[in-house]
Amino acid sequence: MEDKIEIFKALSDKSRLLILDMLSCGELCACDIIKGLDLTQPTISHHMKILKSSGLVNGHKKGKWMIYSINEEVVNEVLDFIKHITTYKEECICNRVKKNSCCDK
Amino acid sequence: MEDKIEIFKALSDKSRLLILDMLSCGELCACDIIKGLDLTQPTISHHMKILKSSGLVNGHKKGKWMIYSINEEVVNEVLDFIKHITTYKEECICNRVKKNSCCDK
DNA sequence: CCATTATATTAGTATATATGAATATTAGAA
DNA sequence: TTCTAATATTCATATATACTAATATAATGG
Repeated sequence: MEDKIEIFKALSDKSRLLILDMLSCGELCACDIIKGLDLTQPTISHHMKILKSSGLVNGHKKGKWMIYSINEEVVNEVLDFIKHITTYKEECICNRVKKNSCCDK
Repeated sequence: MEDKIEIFKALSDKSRLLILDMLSCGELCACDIIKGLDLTQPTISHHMKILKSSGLVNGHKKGKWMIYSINEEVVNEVLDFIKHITTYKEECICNRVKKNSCCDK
């Protein structure tokens, strides 16, 4: 669950959502990402670090450039996680708390 | 997009994810949610406010109880949003920045 | 009305995060 | 090696957030 929290934190920022949107068409180098956003290079670097450490984005060096791309596997994991915590399942904390409820709803 | 950021912020907390998980089996009153988590009542109230203002959770009064439930429509909107920003689409910022790229990837 | 129960708000504190300026590192080119 | 370009890190600051204690509000029952 902690890894999902890190992903949601990564998604909780407009600049990072724009970066993901830019990467949706394919890999980009950091310099191209900088061109698409009105932020300084250190700030973009900071955002890329957060996106990478969350797992949402892959990065590899190619010469002096850093090439970034979306990690679709992790994206699918997030989608599955959201579906899982929001839909009915037999084993859940709620079964415990519903017994001896203070109200009958 | 700002509304989605608010949703991701709401999802970026372990207590709130547990609350969503609890609500996945159906509506609960605040008192039952308190029983399921090791937090004080004001803290739970704070989390419910964030979940409600993000839209992920509905709340209505029934007598002296507050009954909370998941807003499935909003959950589906988040799922669609994540899919949208992470998958290929014709119109995107990336098309602009890819022209005159500083590197050939 | 008064007492009790359920929930919300306020105030204060501690921690986290976004940002840019300055600087460091890394890699290719001259 | 020296210069330049691309990216990362450090440092400082401003804003946001999680939490609790204390208090306030709301609803029901006596």
